[in-house]
Amino acid sequence: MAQNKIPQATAKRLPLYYRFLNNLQHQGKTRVSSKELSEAVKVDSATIRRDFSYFGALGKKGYGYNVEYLLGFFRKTLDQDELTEVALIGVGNLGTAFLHYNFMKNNNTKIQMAFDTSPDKIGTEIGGVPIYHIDELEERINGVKVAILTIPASEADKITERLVDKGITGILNFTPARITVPSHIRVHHIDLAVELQSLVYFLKHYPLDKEND
Amino acid sequence: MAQNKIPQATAKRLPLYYRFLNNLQHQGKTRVSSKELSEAVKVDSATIRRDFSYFGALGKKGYGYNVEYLLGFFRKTLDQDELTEVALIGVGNLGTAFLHYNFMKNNNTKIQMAFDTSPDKIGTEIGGVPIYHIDELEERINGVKVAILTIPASEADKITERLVDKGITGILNFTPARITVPSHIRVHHIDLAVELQSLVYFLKHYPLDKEND
DNA sequence: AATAAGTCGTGACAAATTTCACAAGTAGTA
DNA sequence: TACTACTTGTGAAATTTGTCACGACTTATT
Ligand SMILES: NC(=O)c1ccc[n+]([C@@H]2O[C@H](COP(=O)([O-])OP(=O)(O)OC[C@H]3O[C@@H](n4cnc5c(N)ncnc54)[C@H](O)[C@@H]3O)[C@@H](O)[C@H]2O)c1
Ligand SMILES: NC(=O)c1ccc[n+]([C@@H]2O[C@H](COP(=O)([O-])OP(=O)(O)OC[C@H]3O[C@@H](n4cnc5c(N)ncnc54)[C@H](O)[C@@H]3O)[C@@H](O)[C@H]2O)c1
Repeated sequence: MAQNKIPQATAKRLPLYYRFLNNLQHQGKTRVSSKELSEAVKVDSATIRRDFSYFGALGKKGYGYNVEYLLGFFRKTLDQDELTEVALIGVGNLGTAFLHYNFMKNNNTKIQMAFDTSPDKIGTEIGGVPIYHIDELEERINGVKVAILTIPASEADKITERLVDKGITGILNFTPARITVPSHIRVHHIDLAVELQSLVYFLKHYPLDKEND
Repeated sequence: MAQNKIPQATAKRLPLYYRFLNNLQHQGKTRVSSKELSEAVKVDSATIRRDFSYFGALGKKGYGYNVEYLLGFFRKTLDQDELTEVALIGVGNLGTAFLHYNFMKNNNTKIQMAFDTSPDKIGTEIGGVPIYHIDELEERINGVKVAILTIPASEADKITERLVDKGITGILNFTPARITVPSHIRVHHIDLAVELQSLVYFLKHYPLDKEND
């Protein structure tokens, strides 16, 4: 299933490239150079060429890349045809925002169901996504492979264990808790408070004339 | 102002360490080893020791680190005493969630004001933060150095330019747009759709028995 | 056909980050 | 005091990531 030589850093940029290529196509552009793309996504053009080269020779010298071809290629590579079902746990401030959004734009992911404990929310829908009681987690989550955690940090470990038991393979964790999982499960932490604090740290401690990330 | 040898990767972990040290203190622990801390924050213990070592010899061999001392040290290093004022632009789904949260937990940052265009919101408060019309940006934002962008992507460039003109130095950008700024301004992109997509990509293309990040 | 301009793909290098592994020192105990 | 168990701080090696710079090829133009 995998060309296993692709560096993680590259893999993280693929969805970004994909989105901007989509934008280009909608603008009616048929070709694009690594230089142009570089300006749009703010990634060095040599890095872009290198990233693409892991997948073979996708471009043409002196011409650049054909937008449609590249897009088709990434569509397959990123499994844009296959839908990944996602469950969201914790319909609070953050969870509600995600449900409204539902990562809809040209995506291969869909939040299929949500869970909470609050009686006000259970039985309702947000953005078309039904909200169930967390007690029903085990009976309803079958087949879902990815979970988004937007519950209080104190609940994170308990819920994680239940998710793992039900065979989840990936977790996007927005709680400040660093959860413990078996080694075959992938967790991405998005720690918004840390992001803000580290931005502030960089502003105060790093010279004002360096590159932006 | 800066010990300029601290690697960026280390700097990004500092707020994380700080938070967990705080937790430990609240639990009444007085000492901690890099090994224990490693299990809590899920960062290799050698990496933790290396990170700390950039600031000097903070620990004691055979003992570990004194929680209170370390915490005091990081408090100064992370400027926890000094308050950084933040403005939030775009009080929609995501912006509203942030206002309710306001990054309050033992933090040196505070969202001081918010801006939007919607008449329903202007003049109201969320989580104690006043919401002004975006037209008042220039007259109200004086002194604020950091902005959080939670507006539609199409507005991002325009608003960024206005923020830059008013002397903002750091932007936490949640829009999918890759904004253009002068080189002395720092932008951190948090691209939630990309995060979800890249998690899915890793699940499908990477061997199931590697470490989690 | 010849020339100029543009662009990829990549070898080679450089920089950043992580990890190993151990000497040196500390704490605790008897 | 002597002995054991622990843990730091860090050289050195390994790994990962990013960048430079150029040969080779394409397109466009005259
Ligand atoms: N809102 C933000 O801006 C923000 C920023 C940074 C981090 N976070 C983190 O994200 C998480 C969610 O934040 P929030 O602001 O949405 O909090 P919130 O309190 O608004 O939402 C939490 C939701 O989880 C539900 N819940 C509680 N226990 C549950 C359980 N056992 N099972 C299922 N649902 C349960 C609650 O009913 C509530 O609806 C928290 O861990 C928070 O620290 C939030
Ligand atoms: N909600 C999510 O889960 C989510 C996920 C990923 C990315 N995003 C991105 O975050 C951004 C915000 O998302 P959202 O869901 O909160 O959208 P939203 O539409 O709910 O909120 C946008 C808000 O910005 C305000 N606004 C519009 N133009 C403005 C202007 N010129 N000045 C000031 N305010 C203005 C609108 O009135 C609205 O309140 C978007 O760029 C979106 O793509 C959101």
